[in-house]
Amino acid sequence: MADAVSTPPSQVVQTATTKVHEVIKQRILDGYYQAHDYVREASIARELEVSRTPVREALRELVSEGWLEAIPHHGSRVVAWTEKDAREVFELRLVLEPMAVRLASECMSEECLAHLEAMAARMEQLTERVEADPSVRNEIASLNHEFHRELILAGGNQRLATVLESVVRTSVIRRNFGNYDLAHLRRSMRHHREILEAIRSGSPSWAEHLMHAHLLAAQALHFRFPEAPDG
Amino acid sequence: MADAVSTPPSQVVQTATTKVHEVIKQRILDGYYQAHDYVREASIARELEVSRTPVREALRELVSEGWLEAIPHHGSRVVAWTEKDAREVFELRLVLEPMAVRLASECMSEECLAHLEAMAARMEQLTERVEADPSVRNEIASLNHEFHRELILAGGNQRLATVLESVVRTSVIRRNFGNYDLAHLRRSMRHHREILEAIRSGSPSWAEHLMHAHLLAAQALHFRFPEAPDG
DNA sequence: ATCTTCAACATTGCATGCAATGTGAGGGGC
DNA sequence: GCCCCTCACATTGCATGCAATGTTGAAGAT
Repeated sequence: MADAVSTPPSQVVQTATTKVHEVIKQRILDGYYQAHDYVREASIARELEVSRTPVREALRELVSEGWLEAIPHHGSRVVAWTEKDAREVFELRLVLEPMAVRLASECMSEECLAHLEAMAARMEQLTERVEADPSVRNEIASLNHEFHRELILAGGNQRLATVLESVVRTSVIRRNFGNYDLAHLRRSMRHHREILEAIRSGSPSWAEHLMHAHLLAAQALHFRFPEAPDG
Repeated sequence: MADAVSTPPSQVVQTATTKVHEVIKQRILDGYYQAHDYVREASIARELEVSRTPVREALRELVSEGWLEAIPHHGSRVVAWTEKDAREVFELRLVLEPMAVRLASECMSEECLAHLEAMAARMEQLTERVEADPSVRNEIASLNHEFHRELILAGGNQRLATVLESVVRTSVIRRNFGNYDLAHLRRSMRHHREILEAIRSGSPSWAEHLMHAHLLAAQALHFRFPEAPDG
């Protein structure tokens, strides 16, 4: 039997393993490592000037999280991404995000709602500058991701947030609105506004179905322009 | 950049790490390790006669999978299980399993459906023997788990199956019907039958809502008798 | 020329030792 | 008596070397 000490839970410490973990994950997101590239323990260890041990542990974690796939005695490689994967993720988001919004609208605090409205306002401002300065698309995409994320967390179901994070993150490599024209962007912003209005008016069902529609709209654009993701 | 070799994917190999992984997971399920027990690298290593290295890797994986929580420089312990966790899991199942059944009923093969019907029939037979021999409850629970599992897999959404597996498995430690009386058991069996009938008749919506109701019934029993889980 | 065999190489899997960090107990000061 | 400081111990974090396994390519036989 193991010893049962009752000590406080985790902290935020930077170890070699976490460092390697972050670096590899970022490289996958950046596209530096591409699908089916093998991530070799020795080369990473040399490069980051650590031993193979923390590299191995980081790789194990990345495999468990779905970034890499391990082939025993052969190595770990970046998972490939197929059309089927994209559809699976959309199917899941289509069910989970509306659920999250429903939960959020049942327990939303004024403070959190105000913050979401501020983010929505900021995105709207940026949207009107897209034609003059296309680079703001990245900023909008980042805010959009944060908006959805905060909405999901507001629901209070920690597992739901974790699941959505793990499902979405490995899918959407490039979070931008590259294939949204101005009309589509404005529509997306209106959706955000209306979702918040539904929450403020205390209608979980309204908010839930708006999010569903919001995602379907994004999905329609995605499968017309296979490069553009994210609602 | 990494090398991009195109070799066949994973296999099934038994390494020391996988062995340690299985043992610890089983011990958690068996209740040998209890909530907040620390799982020490050295003691496990001694016990299983391996070095600390594979133990450490197994622990990392178990942390990623949600069985343990790691406290840097202090150790990994079995996660505690609260009432809130149980409610979160139920909320998720309530959304995900009906979705899975809907998908399944849209692409169900005759072979798979026949197998499910056979399992349902077997469970019904066992149900009628419960009063004479209470030990068959375990067998029913096992079959029930397999039934749900197969139904989920039939939907064809691999991610959904993975998510449900990871969400459900860490929650339901004891998969039994300990608090179901005969009437509840029979009702549960009727639910299974009716879900299969809905699928056979080609009505995804019918099947979906039946599963929803099936889970709500289980949930009602669970929160009345906090020890009994699993629909 | 083609297929088979086998040996050298590359890579991961595992063991062990040491370093870093956290914890707790005991002693000294107030 | 209470608090703080320090040091010893327990535990994890990391580095390194060797073993096991998989792969590749060349030599030899047919």
